[in-house]
Amino acid sequence: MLNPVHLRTLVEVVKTGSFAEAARRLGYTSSAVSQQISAFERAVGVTLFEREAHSIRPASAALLIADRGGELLAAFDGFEHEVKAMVQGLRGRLRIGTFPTASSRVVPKALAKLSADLPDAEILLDEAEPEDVLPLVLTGELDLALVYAYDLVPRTWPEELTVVPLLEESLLVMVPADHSAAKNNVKLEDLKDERWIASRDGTSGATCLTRLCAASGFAPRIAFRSNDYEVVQSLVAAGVGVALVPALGYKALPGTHAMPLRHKPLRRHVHVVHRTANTNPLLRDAVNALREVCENAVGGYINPP
Amino acid sequence: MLNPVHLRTLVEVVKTGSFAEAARRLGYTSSAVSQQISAFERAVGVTLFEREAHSIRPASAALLIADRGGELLAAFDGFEHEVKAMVQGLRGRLRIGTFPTASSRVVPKALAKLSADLPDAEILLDEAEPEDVLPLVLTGELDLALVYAYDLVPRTWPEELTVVPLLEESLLVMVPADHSAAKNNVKLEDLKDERWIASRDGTSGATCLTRLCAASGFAPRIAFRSNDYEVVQSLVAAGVGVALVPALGYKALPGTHAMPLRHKPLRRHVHVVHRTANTNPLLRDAVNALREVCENAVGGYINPP
DNA sequence: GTTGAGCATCAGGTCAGCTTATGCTCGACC
DNA sequence: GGTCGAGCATAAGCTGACCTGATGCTCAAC
Repeated sequence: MLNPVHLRTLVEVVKTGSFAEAARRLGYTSSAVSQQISAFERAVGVTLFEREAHSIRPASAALLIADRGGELLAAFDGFEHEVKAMVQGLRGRLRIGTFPTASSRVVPKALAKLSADLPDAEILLDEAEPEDVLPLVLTGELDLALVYAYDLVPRTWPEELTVVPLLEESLLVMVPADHSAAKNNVKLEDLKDERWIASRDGTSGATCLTRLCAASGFAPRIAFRSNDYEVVQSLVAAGVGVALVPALGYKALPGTHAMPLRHKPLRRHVHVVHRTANTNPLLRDAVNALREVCENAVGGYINPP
Repeated sequence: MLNPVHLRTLVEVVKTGSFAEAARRLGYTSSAVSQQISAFERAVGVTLFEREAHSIRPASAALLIADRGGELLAAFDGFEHEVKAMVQGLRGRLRIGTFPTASSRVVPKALAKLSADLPDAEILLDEAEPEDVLPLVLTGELDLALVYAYDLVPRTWPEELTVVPLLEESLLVMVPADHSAAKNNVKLEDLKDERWIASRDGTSGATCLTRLCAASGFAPRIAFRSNDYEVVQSLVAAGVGVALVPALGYKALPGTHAMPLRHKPLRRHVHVVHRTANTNPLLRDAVNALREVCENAVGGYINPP
């Protein structure tokens, strides 16, 4: 194999027209350059520079070699930069914020995929409600967050964020299995006297429930609040009350019955958000992994069971 | 710079899926391959293969690097072959300088032959008078030049040049067809009152005319100057004056009459010159082609028509 | 349990290639 | 025309990269 180091020196010699100058630019002594060029000439079997006491004259072969060789070396340099960039992408750190429901269903699969592809990437996961997580994305403490938004409680996104829709999910009404409303064409008004198990106050899940009931002419009696849908469903199973549960959180606990609302097909949307200006190279991969996992969930829809 | 030898080994390892097999194919010991891969990993700062006792598993980074790297190495191999071919003289670049008359008569045939023999050679042609072309040969900007010299205006060649005679040509006197001197035994004195069309001032063609006329006891009245003998002859045909034209430039335009000088058979010599030290392998082929073409012109003589 | 294949690691030797020193040539400049 | 400096070549010596060979580990196959 032609020695690429020698080739680089040759290109520099042709460019500068002098062994000494090439040596200065490349950090060699002129002796080294002289030896390298001699070695290269020996390798190709042709005199590439005619030497005079004070100067050299490149033969046409040298010009041709320098020409093509220069391109090649540039390509090689480019490759090296690519590799460097890639390595930085592979070993970077990505901080993800996510709401609890997503972290048990969507996120694990996506992270598994991500860390299989990028075994050296460091991925940190924080769990919190969108209201808490978004400020962290804005301040840069998180690179990326999964957030949800209810149809009835639309969010406004700060302009500096990129928002990528991941999936839509139905909202299910859950009642105890022995409840009289455990049939599929339930109307919300039928449940106006029930006690409700809702999300924590201030979450958009709770707001959604309030607005929904308001539209049907009543205010729900909130018996208990939890942001953990497993807890919510256990309470339903225990007969404490009824609840509105997004499909992602649905667990099919014995003693519960889930059904869509008859006349108001309600939806919750899940998005990934990140600052548009964030240049973390892992970002793209993470978003792609999330989208891929979610698309496998029936084209981005999670439907009632 | 990433070590290309290591890169080649990496590509082979990815291809074969094994250090040991790559080592066998590349003529190394497996120890060497192991060390090379370790060094490469150290260089890029990432683990490229997960090691198990009996096997390796390439990380995705290794696959990416091997992919692009393979292309690069292939390009480099291609380059090496190009260089080899060029060195053998199949390829390469030859820069030729020639005076206008030669470039329309002698050179095309020789170049046709040359490029038939060496279809990949790149041949560059520059047209200029010997006075301009010789310095370019000396500085190495041209590999080879065709020059002419008049008997009456001999040239001295710099010592570092090799000069190969190509052909000799007669000088013809051209007069308008209806001129009283349009007979074959004209003497120069008969034309001393004519107006002359000469080559540009400073060319040896012009000097030759001056000296020739001086030998016959007069100074020519120069009506017009051009280095393009086609233009010169058109002017003669138009009755502007008479001219001295080398046989190579003779065009037999209607309205002109050409004849040799009766008592002074004048000649112009055409040579190829190149620096003796020039090692361009195409040089020899080019000179041979030129000689061959010129010898076919009646043993190196171009005679009056 | 034994064997063999694959990989890592260590020690040792070789060689490419660098620097340093020296010499030559030639242009520039007094 | 002598001196000086810059550019190139060459010799000598040293260093570091890298290969081989030896050794050891692990695991699969028999």
